[in-house]
Amino acid sequence: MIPHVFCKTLTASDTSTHGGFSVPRRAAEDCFSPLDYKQQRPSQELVAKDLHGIEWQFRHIYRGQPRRHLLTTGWSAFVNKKKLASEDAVLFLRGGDGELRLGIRRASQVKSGASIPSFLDQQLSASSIASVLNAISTRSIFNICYNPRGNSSEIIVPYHKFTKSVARYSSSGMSFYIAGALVLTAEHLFASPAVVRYNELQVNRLSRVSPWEIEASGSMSAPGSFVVPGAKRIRVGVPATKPDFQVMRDTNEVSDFGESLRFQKVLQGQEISGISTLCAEIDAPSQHPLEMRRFPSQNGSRISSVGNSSRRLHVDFENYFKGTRSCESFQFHKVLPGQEAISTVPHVRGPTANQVHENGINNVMNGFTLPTRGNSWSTLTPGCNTRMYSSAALIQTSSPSSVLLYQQASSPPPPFQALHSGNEKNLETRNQDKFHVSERLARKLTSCSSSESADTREDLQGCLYTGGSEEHNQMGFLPLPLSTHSSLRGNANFVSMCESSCKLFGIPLTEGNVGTSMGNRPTESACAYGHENAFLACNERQL
Amino acid sequence: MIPHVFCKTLTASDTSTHGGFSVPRRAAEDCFSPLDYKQQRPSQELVAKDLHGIEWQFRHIYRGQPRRHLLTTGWSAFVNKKKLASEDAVLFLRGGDGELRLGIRRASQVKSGASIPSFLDQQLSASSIASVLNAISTRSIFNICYNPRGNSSEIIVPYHKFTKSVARYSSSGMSFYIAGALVLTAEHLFASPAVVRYNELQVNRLSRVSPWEIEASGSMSAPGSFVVPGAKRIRVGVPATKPDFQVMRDTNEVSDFGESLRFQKVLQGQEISGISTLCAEIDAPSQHPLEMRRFPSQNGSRISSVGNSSRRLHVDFENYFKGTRSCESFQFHKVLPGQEAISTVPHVRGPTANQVHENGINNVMNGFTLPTRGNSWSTLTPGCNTRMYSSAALIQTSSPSSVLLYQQASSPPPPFQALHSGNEKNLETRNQDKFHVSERLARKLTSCSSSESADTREDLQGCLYTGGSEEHNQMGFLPLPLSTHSSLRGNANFVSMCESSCKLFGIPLTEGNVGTSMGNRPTESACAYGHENAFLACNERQL
DNA sequence: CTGTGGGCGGCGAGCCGACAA
DNA sequence: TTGTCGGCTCGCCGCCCACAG
Repeated sequence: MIPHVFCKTLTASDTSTHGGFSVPRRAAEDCFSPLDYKQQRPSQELVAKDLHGIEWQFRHIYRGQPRRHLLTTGWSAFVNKKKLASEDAVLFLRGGDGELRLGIRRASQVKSGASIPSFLDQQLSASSIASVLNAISTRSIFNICYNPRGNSSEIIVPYHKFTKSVARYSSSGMSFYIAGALVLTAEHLFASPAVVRYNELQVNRLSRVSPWEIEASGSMSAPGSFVVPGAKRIRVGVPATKPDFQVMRDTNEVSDFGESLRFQKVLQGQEISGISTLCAEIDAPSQHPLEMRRFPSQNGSRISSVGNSSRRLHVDFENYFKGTRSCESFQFHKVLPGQEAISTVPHVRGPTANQVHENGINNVMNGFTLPTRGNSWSTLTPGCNTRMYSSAALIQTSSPSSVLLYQQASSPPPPFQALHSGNEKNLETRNQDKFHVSERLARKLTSCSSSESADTREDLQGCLYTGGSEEHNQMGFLPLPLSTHSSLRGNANFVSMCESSCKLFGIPLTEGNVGTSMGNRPTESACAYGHENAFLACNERQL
Repeated sequence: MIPHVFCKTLTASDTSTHGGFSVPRRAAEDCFSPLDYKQQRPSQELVAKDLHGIEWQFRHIYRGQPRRHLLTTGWSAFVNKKKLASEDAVLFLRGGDGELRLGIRRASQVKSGASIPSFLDQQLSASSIASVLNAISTRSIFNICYNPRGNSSEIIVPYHKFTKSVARYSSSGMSFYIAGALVLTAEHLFASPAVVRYNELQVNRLSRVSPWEIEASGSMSAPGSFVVPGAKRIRVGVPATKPDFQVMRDTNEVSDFGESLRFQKVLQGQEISGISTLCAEIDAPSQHPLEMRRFPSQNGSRISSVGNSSRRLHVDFENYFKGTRSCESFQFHKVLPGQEAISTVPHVRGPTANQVHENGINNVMNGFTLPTRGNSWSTLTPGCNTRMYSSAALIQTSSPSSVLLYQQASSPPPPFQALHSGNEKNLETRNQDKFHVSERLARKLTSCSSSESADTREDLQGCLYTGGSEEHNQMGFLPLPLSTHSSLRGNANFVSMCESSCKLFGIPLTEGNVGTSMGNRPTESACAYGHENAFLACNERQL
């Protein structure tokens, strides 16, 4: 059997509260179970599983005049839960077993603001790279994160930040043992009033919940508060009214106001977040009132120096691609005007939530976590790991979820690269420029580290740990290579990129006609497709 | 003029979605502007200001058969925003200027779980105090926070935790300069996609928002997620149904499920939170999936050692009192059966959100914050400070928001006290026991530190800072006594306890008949009243 | 006097086809 | 072929009173 896939960028109608999801005809026929067109209004229930194994049910109906395929009941819940908006994209994939899979991709939503310099609007020569880097060092998002007066530890994610996140996911009846310092038992947890309620009501459901599904929120109350308490979708085209809410009495005023702001950002490294996500990881004051709908994330699990003296930096380097319409993302190498754009505030991310959940967290949840445990590593394909941490694939295919291995130069370390699009005109030529720039920049950046990129295992062993071991040990924590392993393993499991058999959701993608308009070089197209879907996979917010 | 106050514990009807708030007749007549009873259905618009200066508007109507006072329009919004539930309490106060004030108090919601030992069910002799302390050291919430192998720094709130919270509240066009390490400008903030949207829509409203009104939330998406995205009120008496949501299609299932869990806890030290709030401040893995609706709080601003060698600990020690009905809380010393209960997971809290907001945060927002600034301190009344940090008032009146100054003994430092109620039978006698126990415990605990409690200024100068200055400086942060000052100042401003003129909301409470059933010793009653309202004030979640 | 519940109107969510790009 | 819109239904929120404790 051959996988059938389609990817559609959501329209305003798709995401409005008014209706459902309009499925392109060929996509529905290709991916969904066939309907009985002899009926007046043929319909069926679809069940699609997302990357986390969570199943979503939709009513698929073929109706209207002219007839069209729609997803109605269940779609709205999906949009709300995933906090989708127009320009986000959704992907359906039907595997050989007929099982339907589902993925989403966020629109980058980084408009070319006035405050964002558009370096890539210019042709960048080899010399201009230096100026780019220089400009970035002063204006890009990374200059916040780089403390020229400190050592590299400021840019490192403290390990306890990660363990803090891990600890959120404790289930009842479990104990946590984090590096010998803190012991948190269910008994303690139940001392919390919130937990008491939880325990009373839903203890047995706890194990069902992905830790990454939990939403952080403080209680809010001010009438003029800016944040939607709920997850209401943004109302496109409806401007906020009643700007004065000094005294506010009508609930709708607040709601309208809140709805007009859509903070659908920055969760656990799944979302493009630019500066703030990164800065949240380097510590203190970078968090922003607008960056509220997220946890202290795990983004930084790769932003970490290895050891105390190697001064090596692992950076998960990501470019965001604006959604292509329909199935055109399969033609990844063919950049068509208006079809594709690099938006690209680069940001650093950790392992996807799913990866941590499915690998690392479970290790913790099964009881005690010991500082060093490498068994999950053994399941990895070394070739895959090497490729994942090679920047070559990233550059050549612009695969967004590739990882760049970057050896930090001697002090002071150079700032990072910042890529972002300006306006979206002339995408065809601009994209090519970007590709070139990326390639050049990447070669520049990786020239001294590429030779070591294959040596990932030892490097990554201590990746999560932030160096300064004395300091952290003093704080009671020891390095745990936990998430490092899981991040790699998760990548390997979910999307095996650039192997001879590229897979998505475990479904091979290399053979036969994938989708409706595959390229004519099957293997390469499949790889590109795999990359695209790797992006889709990794970019999905873990909802 | 004489202040007119009433406090009512909310009923299920008050907090249901079905209707409004039923105002006790005498309360309405005492606190609200008089209505024209000659009208068919006399009504008026009330505007009440909460502790943060936020105004809430309610429609006050006198209708029904028999006639009764109701708050209708606006009440639901208030309940939702404040996330009130039945058993929570609301307080109205009309000052001499006729201005109406408003406060809330959360129900503790700590049932006596099986996992919570009920030490106070037993008579505690002087010798049993030791066993209590010992038991606490093994079973209470504090043993998580205490690392016997480390130095005292583990139990300290890192300063960057506070600055992190501070940084959330940056407004557009502002820059943050935190101790010379990080600079975050509006330009950077706008690089965030979320901020872009914000900027497009609501920039000019930003300054209106109290930083503490912002709700943290990650995006969530799993159908079986446990957290209500919105702020829907709990539905009393509606048990959660449909336990299996492996495949979930109906939105209502999720909503019902979510609504049945009410995580109305743990915000910024405003809410009772027990262990988790504290642990969140001491760092890593104590956070819990159920502790999601809150920020990294400022709770720890008093959980801090002073200086590097003094090994002194400031603990804001809090007992929660179950709400008394109507105005009976004014009779604070008269513990009537069923009227009052100590619920009391003790917890540590920082300055109220309001305090930080009104003092500390504004300092930051006005530009650059310098490490040492004592001007706000000068506005304090020294006597008040002393009393605020004296445990005597706490014990004698069981004032919940008093602060206990505790001098840590030589290593290993003793664990903290944990007070909590068992079931709520025999409240009258049990309460008296508790009072006695509290007094004894407090004397024990404060015997060596009370003599120094008046010397608050120098102690508190470095209170927020966690010691180990080299370590923190290495991380790029310097001690800021900011919140220390503001916490004291805030307390002094909002509730001046045990002065000759006790005030609430700045309104003197010592003269005349307050409420409907004041005690017959005006000054003492007023002080108790002041304490009660201090509790009400400080316990209000900063919504 | 006041807590609870039924009645009921308003509004938003969501399903439908019409219509046009 | 499919994006958007008006029409429509339905369920929930919230204002009203009745009734009972």
